[in-house]
Amino acid sequence: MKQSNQLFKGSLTTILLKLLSENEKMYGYEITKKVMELSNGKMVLTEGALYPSLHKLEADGLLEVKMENIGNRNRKYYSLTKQGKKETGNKLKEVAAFIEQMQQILNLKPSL
Amino acid sequence: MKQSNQLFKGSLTTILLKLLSENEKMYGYEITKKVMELSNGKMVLTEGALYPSLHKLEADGLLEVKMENIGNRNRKYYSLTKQGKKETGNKLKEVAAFIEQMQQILNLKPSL
DNA sequence: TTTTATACATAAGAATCTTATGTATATTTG
DNA sequence: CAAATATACATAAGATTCTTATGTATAAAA
Repeated sequence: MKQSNQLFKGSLTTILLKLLSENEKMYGYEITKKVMELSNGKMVLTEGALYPSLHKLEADGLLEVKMENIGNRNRKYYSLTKQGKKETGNKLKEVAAFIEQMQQILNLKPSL
Repeated sequence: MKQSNQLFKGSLTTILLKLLSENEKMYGYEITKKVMELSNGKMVLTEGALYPSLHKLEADGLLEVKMENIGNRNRKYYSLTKQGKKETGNKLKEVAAFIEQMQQILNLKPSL
């Protein structure tokens, strides 16, 4: 994730789970475009970060894969497993808590 | 930073700069206690993460050091250089932008 | 027909952290 | 008073996660 250099470390997993919790199934290339779109081009999810992450999530049992052939192309569609759905909730809570902490320590809370 | 596993990667530097922008001078051990206090014990900044970060910030010219002897103890007091003060502003903006993006992508905005 | 887009993948290296360990002094507690 | 805890620094090995570069292949657009 090329944005604020190292800031995203650790949050990519959560982004993937969240997108898949909203979309039923997605393939890698589609995810990179979606992230671009949602961030108005500010976040660029590169393949070198994406694919290893997807593979790890699959290995960990959070995602499952189905191959689909579109014309002469192969797509690997990923979707959340039961465990993946559960973990998505946990990860989102973690990120929310992390953001809370950062805002408090860095005094970033705008209107509190 | 032991909290949400990997989430803090990259944000420690910003935390250090911010604390020093508010305190004129601080030493390592003091910083670990301050982070604990500000986060109500939820964040634990370990020495293995802290000291290398301080050394790097010093090597990069963002911090300067003054040794002080308290009784028979040595403290290394760190303070922001001119460049460090400037960089603090940049880093804070980066983190704020990062948080904005995360909230948008993960749909965490509570009241928007 | 060359370039760009689509679609996957991996490998080397960088950055940043965790965990463990080491040294030393000071204070508190049993 | 002895042992445990707190203060204060430091580094090294290993893990994780990313960046950058590269590779393969098909399809569409210029």
